[in-house]
Amino acid sequence: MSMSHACDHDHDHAHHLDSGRIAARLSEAQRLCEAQGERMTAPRLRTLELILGENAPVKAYDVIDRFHPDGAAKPPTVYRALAFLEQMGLIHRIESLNAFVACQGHADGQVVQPHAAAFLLCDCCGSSEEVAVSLPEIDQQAAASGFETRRVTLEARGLCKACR
Amino acid sequence: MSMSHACDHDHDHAHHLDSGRIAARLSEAQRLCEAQGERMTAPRLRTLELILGENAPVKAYDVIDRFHPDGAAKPPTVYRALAFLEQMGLIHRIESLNAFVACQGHADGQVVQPHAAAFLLCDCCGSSEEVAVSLPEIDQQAAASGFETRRVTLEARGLCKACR
DNA sequence: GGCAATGTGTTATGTAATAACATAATTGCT
DNA sequence: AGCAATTATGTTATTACATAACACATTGCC
Repeated sequence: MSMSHACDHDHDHAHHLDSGRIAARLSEAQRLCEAQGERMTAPRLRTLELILGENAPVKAYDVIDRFHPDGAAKPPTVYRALAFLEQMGLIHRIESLNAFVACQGHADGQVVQPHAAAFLLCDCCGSSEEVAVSLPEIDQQAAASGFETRRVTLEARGLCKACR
Repeated sequence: MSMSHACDHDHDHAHHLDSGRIAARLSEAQRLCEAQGERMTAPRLRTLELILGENAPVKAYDVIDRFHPDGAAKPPTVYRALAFLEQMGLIHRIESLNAFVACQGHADGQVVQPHAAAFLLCDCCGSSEEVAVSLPEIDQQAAASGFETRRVTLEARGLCKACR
């Protein structure tokens, strides 16, 4: 956690996942990688584990600091794992926070096509909610300009229900 | 300019503004600030000038390096000016590039309400096109979650017409 | 003039990310 | 199994991005 508090209420609503659910998500991720001929190695798994542990976006250096029980990892180890996990669609980078959050498309047995995800990011408690949206207006404007879209970043900053 | 070229064609289509147009935009910005009881000071004006000089997002340290004819500015000077200009709606921060681009709402006599701007960002030539969009789906999802949106970042990365 | 508010200059530091190169593990081939 | 090619990791160093803190200057207002 690392949020600047502009409020006095507690933030317990920003839950952690319990270890059982984390384990389930990790083995599901493992399976998904193998299905695509990619290797889910130890540092990748550890990085994903640390990100799944929060339901708020996690900073790269928080992962680095917590990576080993007895000391920090080297930055490239973690940045490489983050790049891999993002390519696999297991995590998303939150540009406006320089942080990473687990993709919710893989939670609770959901199966979601590769999607342009949008995020509702609470400035108070730091929580993140992923929502799937289509963007007809952007597609239309892009088409009108002859622009070929490869990927879209869509992040709404504000206050979540619990923090309003 | 600071774009990684994945192509061999030229990028002349990423025009610079001529000095006459820049001057017009600067005095328009000056007027706009005064109308709101804010001061358009020398470092703010210089920062805006350097950003208007490109039609692609400009890095903070590019502004810093070019600030004085004979040497760099100190980072806080420029970062403070950038924060001010963004608050005034004269520039936008592009999160996915860590860069800043002039707001097109003030170009060519346009008068635009404060808007959630979206950007079409070319990965090849670095050019930026600002488009105004409404986001009914996001508004809807936010409302459904009880989320109060304060501001939205919407950035499409891809290839512009000239670079496809 | 004198005070409060706002803006700037300056030093130092904090935070985020990658380059480059050496070593190790895995895969596929014969 | 032996070997080469590929992929991944370890490690050191450096680069890029951004702000804290405090001193000084300028402006607006009474």
